[in-house]
Amino acid sequence: MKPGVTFFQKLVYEATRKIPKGRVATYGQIARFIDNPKAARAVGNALNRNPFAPASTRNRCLSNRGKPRVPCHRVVASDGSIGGFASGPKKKAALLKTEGIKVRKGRLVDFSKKLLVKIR
DNA sequence: GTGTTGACCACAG
DNA sequence: GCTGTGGCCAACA
Repeated sequence: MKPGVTFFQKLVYEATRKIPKGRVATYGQIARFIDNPKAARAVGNALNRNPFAPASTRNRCLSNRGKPRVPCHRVVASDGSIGGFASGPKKKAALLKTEGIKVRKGRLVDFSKKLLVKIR
């Protein structure tokens, strides 16, 4: 694995990359997927610290070419709120809109329907 | 090795 | 609906 990127982070990125377009998943679901159901917070922490930036650049979730590597914007909080985003929640909302997901008052419209895996 | 921090989650009121 | 509280985990100083 790449220097500066921990194993845990790698797991998070791998899981996040599997989220299909037009769908979203919660931090908790990601945590479950990597077999650490309680590590939802750590998941967000991992994404914030190093959203898969190439060693030579400080790219966040988007590459310098505009191609999303890890679709961080598809990862939201369990209640459908945007949660956080390194480049700003506003940016995140815009990206989601691009994928056909509307954002209303900082929360996803039809959140439960767009959700990759149903909660509870 | 210890304590702080955070893009969280679940529950109670 | 919103707010507060307690708890989880990993990264970092």
